[in-house]
Amino acid sequence: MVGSVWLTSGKGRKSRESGLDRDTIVAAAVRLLDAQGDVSMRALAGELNVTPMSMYWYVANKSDLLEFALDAVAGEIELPEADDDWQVELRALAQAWRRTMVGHPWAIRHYGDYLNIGPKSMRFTRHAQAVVGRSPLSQADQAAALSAVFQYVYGFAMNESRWLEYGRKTGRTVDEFVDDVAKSVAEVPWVSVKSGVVDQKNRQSIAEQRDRDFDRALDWLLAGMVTPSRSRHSASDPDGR
Amino acid sequence: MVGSVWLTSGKGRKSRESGLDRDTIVAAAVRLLDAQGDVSMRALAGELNVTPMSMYWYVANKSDLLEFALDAVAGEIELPEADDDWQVELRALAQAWRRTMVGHPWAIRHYGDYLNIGPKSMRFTRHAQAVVGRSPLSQADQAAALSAVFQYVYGFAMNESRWLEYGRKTGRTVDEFVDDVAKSVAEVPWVSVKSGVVDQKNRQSIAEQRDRDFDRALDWLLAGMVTPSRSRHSASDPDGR
DNA sequence: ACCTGAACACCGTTCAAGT
DNA sequence: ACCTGAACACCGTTCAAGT
Repeated sequence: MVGSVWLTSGKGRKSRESGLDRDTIVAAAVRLLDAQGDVSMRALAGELNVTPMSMYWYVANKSDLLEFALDAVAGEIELPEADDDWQVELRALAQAWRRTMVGHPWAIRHYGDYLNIGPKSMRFTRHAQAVVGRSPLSQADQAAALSAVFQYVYGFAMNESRWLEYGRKTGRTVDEFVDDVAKSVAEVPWVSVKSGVVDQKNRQSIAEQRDRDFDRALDWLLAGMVTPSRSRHSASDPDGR
Repeated sequence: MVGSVWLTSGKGRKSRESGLDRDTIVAAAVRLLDAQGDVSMRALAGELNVTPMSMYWYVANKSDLLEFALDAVAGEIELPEADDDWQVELRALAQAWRRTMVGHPWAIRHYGDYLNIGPKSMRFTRHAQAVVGRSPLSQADQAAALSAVFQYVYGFAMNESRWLEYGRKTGRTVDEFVDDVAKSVAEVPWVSVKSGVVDQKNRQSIAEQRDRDFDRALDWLLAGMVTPSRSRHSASDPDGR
């Protein structure tokens, strides 16, 4: 946990004989993870028609493989085009990150296990830093703002990903599941929409509701950053630079 | 994933012969998890001087055991005393949750796997709902506010827990680790304090810095909730009740 | 009602050997 | 330089059997 291939790096070479190389292995891993939510080295080898141990020529171990897979996914994040309002651009960036993570629900489960310093991950991070870099915040506050936003986004996306994986595995919709649970427990605290409270006729799709919830809390956070604070933690750093 | 013992519930009974019962097993599991970050059924049985399979009389499987362990941890959360300002109380509640989670870094890794509807978890949730219930927000906004806050707290605590577990496992401090990585990569995006930027003489303890970061973003979020919004997502629900 | 031992079907990975 | 097969040290869990 929290080691990194990228610190030691290594073999990106191509095999002449078989079709095997690191990118192929990583791509197959992503495919299996998307489909099953999980990979075993043995299953992956089966998918590639090779021996499990042959892959160990290209990756040191399973942990490394997952780190490569995560960086591959990071490469899918669409960087939004520049906007004069840094908050607008930051919001778009957060949305893009969420979109990608939710597209590979397994990714966020492993996200915290690594430093995420692969080339694709760094491309994203650098872009994000550039966006807050254009804000009027002090340099210390820029880092804090970025952390805050992505901690929220991370929490939201983790939640969302779990539901999606659950749905994929059981073939049931979230609605059905919530109704089921509501039969057993009086309160259902972990969904903002309480069962029965929303009337059926203008019920929105769960996905739309989630989008709105996501954006709204993000707006709260962004608004709070630029609001003169009434509490003991000021938004401007005393020794900010 | 996302099933729940609490929906089917069951055996809370006590064995007369041996000292074994569910609470003992769960308590031992928590102890091992705290110490190692992980449990195996076999190791747990060893700890209790019983056969692995004997525990299956009290828990259906490992997943159930973890769900019980999580609820036990939820029981440790200190509910703050009432405060006239609902935001002050909500902040205290978030801090208490974080404190407990960080005290058992493994807990948050498993948190999303369950519905968290055990008795101790529900006690916390109900308290939290009561706190936002005293806010001037519409009922729909109350739920959204609660979700937003705890999504942020979850993201923060997850991050923090990883570092703590990493520290425990390697016996190195976060400072040392950051310095090491900084030698290999130019940028260290996932810490707000860039290595070298903070001068040594008024360097705060990392823990204090984390506390401040946590509180500050929480304040931003809370401030944003009660700020008239300038964006397309209004803070008051059109059909709020 | 409670506990056991043997066995099954998995894992990731080491290691020595092949080409 | 690349790939293999056998083996090791683990898992969680089933199942039939004991008391």
